[in-house]
Amino acid sequence: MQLEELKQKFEKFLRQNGHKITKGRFEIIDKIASYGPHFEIEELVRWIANQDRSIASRSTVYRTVRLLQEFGAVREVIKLGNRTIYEFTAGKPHHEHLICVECGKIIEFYKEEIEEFQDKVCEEHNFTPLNHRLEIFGICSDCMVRKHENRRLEVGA
Amino acid sequence: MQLEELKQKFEKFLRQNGHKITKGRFEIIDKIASYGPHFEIEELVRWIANQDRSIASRSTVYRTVRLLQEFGAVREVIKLGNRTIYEFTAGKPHHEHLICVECGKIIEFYKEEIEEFQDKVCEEHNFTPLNHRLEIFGICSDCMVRKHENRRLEVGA
DNA sequence: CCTCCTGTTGCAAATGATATTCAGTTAGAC
DNA sequence: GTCTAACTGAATATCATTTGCAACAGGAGG
Repeated sequence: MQLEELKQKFEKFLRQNGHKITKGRFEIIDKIASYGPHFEIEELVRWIANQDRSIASRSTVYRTVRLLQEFGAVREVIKLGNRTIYEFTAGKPHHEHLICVECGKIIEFYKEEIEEFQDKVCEEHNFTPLNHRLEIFGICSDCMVRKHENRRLEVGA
Repeated sequence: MQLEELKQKFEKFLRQNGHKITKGRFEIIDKIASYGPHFEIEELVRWIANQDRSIASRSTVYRTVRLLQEFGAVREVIKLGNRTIYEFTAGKPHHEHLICVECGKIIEFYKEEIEEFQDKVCEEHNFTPLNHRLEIFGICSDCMVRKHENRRLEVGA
């Protein structure tokens, strides 16, 4: 299973960087993996607290998420106001996001050409890209429909 | 001059939204305009405090920047960690940013094709885009040269 | 299995960015 | 001018995140 493989690699990563292998860290990975692709830390902390009492404190969650970012299994994908939405990338190929500002839905997409033209831009500026983030904020189709319906109700007899 | 035109439009915007025309607001615009294209609020507050004693308090700067965002003359362009870098867009055409993680340099660019493919993606998902932000983090050419030089020093005799 | 050292945990307190409250001040409609 | 609603500054609150610290637990070496 992929998750097990990931955990083994993470274990290696921890060892190589002078960190210890603790139960808590791996439990947090399990929780993140079973939570869904996108999460906010506060959300995750509450979710964890609701099912298993105290497998990890808020600080430990923050610290572990940071480790997972260094390791490369977690990525900050959306910054909206003071919120940070993380993604459990775990082997998933790179992609970008559409974010519905009405309902918060997040749609993932990958567009080869966008990546290519980014590389082209970097070359033109002799810029060595390390990572990037493309966030498109807007309104998803469901919310668009809902808005039209409401308008109809307001306007109609 | 463009700045005057912008201020006139902002004045109209304020009136239309039940806000008052105050000296402070326009002084803040002047400061932002003369500061440079990109700024962080704390930076701006300190800068203002250093030249003119108390043309505006921190709160007023925050409030005015928010108004300018609603008005459309200021945009949050980079979110890096807990930092927010704003841009005084004032009529400038839309563009994206390369951000050097070594020296903080910000390079603006516009790539028609990237915009087009974004629209294509949105269409494919029946998604109505409102705005977007593309941040490419990496190392600028100057810093790349500097890194190589340092390496040479370390390795060399 | 014991010991010791170092990294880890949980909590509470600190931080840093931003928002809000409130009392005093002004813009600008009448 | 008068009056009210909006504005300002200062202090305070809030929210996400980080840090200091004391107690604790991996895991290397005996």
